[in-house]
Amino acid sequence: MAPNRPTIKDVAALAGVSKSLVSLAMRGSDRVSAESRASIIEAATQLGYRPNAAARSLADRRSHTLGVVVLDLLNPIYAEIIDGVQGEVRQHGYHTMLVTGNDNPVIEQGEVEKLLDFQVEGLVLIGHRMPAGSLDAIGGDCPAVVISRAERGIAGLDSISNDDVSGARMAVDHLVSLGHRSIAHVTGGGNEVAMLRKLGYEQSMTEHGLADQTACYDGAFTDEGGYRGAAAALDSGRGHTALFVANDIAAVGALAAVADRGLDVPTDISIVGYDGMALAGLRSLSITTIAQPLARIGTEGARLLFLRIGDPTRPPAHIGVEPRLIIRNSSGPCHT
Amino acid sequence: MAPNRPTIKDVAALAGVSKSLVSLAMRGSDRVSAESRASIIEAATQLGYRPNAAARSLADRRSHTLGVVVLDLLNPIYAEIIDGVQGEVRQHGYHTMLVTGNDNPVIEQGEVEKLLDFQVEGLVLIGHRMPAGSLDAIGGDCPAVVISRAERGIAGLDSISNDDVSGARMAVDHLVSLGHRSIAHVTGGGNEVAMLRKLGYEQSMTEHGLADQTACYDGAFTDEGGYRGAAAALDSGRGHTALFVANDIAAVGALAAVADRGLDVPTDISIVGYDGMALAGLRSLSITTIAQPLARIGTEGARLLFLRIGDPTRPPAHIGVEPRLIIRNSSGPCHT
DNA sequence: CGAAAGTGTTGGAACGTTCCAACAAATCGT
DNA sequence: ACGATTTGTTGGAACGTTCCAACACTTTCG
Repeated sequence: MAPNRPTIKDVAALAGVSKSLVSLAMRGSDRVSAESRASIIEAATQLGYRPNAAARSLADRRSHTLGVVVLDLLNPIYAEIIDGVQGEVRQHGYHTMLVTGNDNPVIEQGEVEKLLDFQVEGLVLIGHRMPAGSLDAIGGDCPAVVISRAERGIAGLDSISNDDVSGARMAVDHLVSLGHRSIAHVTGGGNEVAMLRKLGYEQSMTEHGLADQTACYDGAFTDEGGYRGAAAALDSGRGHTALFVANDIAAVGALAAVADRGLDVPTDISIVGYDGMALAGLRSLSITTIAQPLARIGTEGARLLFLRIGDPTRPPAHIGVEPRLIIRNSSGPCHT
Repeated sequence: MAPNRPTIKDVAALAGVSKSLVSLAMRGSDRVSAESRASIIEAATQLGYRPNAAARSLADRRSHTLGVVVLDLLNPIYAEIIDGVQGEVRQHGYHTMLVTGNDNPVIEQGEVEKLLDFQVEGLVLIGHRMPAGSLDAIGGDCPAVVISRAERGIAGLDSISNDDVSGARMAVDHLVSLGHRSIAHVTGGGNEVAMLRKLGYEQSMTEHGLADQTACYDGAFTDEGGYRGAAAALDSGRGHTALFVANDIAAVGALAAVADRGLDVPTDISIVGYDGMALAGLRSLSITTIAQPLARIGTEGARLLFLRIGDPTRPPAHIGVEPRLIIRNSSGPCHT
């Protein structure tokens, strides 16, 4: 419609001042007289002037933009983390470019490249799936923070994650305090996070003198995986009275496995999940869980990134946040 | 670390050609000799050259970027739509800037402004919450498509949404075919979408000669709202045997209300939801639902936007997609 | 009262690309 | 063999900003 977007020059001409002054005024400098400022604003609104972000970032060599890469938007816990990140970023007056990897390393890599082309000033990686090599390369190119994966050993990258080992122990402690002894673990597969949760489970069982009761069943971080693992546990004949399931989604699957066998939760079987996704709190599910402070992980992650942007030489930090137990209706006293 | 990012000039110098030629080569023009191309690529990789997107979009006055504004990331159905949009956008070689309104019109407005500053070439609004006035303004400034809200009457804006009226009728048809007659509706509140679903419910009830059985209970598009509405329905003493709940999340709440009263789904009460979010299919929930083709809505929406970008003068189109019934375990034959 | 310090304002040079007109060299057709 | 085309290549002018040194005017102060 409009033949062409008005530029700073058009505004200057209409207001009868130089383009430099318009530039100052637009950025709210106090070296502009009230009079000039008024006529500039007048002219700008009249023309519908809109600063060109590309030109701006070219000229001052800063994009005022952060890139956020998330493994997979469909996972509700990532969505909650993102909300935290975005809030913090907004407060700093930065803009956010959010992209998904679609759970696909190749796409993820490509998206990251694009973000770097855009000269983002920093990168937030949420649950990434990149080989350590590329991660290193990124770290060299651009400040970055890794959320939700403890990247020990990756030099130069800040990271933040919850303490999975200690969280898993909380789950076991809770079940033990309810009188359970035969507590099985449905795992989340072979990934790093799942391994840590398994480790915490084993440690805590041993500490409670229940080493001989330890039993792990293969699962995954999915509904299906939880169902499979729980089914194996229930059919094992070992008389488990409680299940610590590696994450909330899988716990939902476990719930179904229990129901399919005509058993009741929590009367016959107690279930504890992990993550604290909002969904697990819905009344029909009401799953006891180890909740990560998701929004806080997001905001702290962003804060970490801003610190590094402010001082690129500071030593890489890892922040660990403590998860907390949320007791709902899927866990109850042991009746055997 | 690196003193400064290498530019096209540095590459040119190292490869011993002009910057123009480098520019051509980088964009894969076929007017570059194999020889030059090789040395350019060699030089570029050696320097770690990365084109500057800001400079590029300034120079050719196209950002190759689309803005995507989503009402609220936490809603899983939006996440599925976004995935569809991103896939299509990627295919066209465009980049995506995704922002949330955080369910807050003020934030949403601000984010849209920022996107426009970035000279995005088009805007995808998913479940927006903007006053018609601003929408109009946007439509004038920049091609835009509205997803998941039927914006009749907004001139100049393309839109795509599922046919809520016809979907609601499918739900009722399904329940009637199972033998139910006293079918209540738990509404989604006063918003446009909820009203359409309610309308479809009423129409279908009337067509089946069940006008006198029509009964609506106030709910909302939330777990809580569904619980409340279903509770009211069950406690009404009208002996409803089936509930058509306005969306899937609310249906989850309704499930809890039924359970709380010691009733069984689907033996005593059948429940049908709406949206087809992946979650509703989890085995512990297994909710019969009217599924929107979410990913397809996303891809079609993006396609619509590209069409408009290609030809800004084409008359605004509205695409309606048909939802479809997915039968799961929450609905069954009527036993009374 | 004259030098120093402050207050608004300005034009021009970046920033890193793409586009364009121009051109040299190789190839063609007759 | 000579203009006409084709094939690579080039420097310079955009694009819309911000930054900087320089300016013309006040005001301040010893």
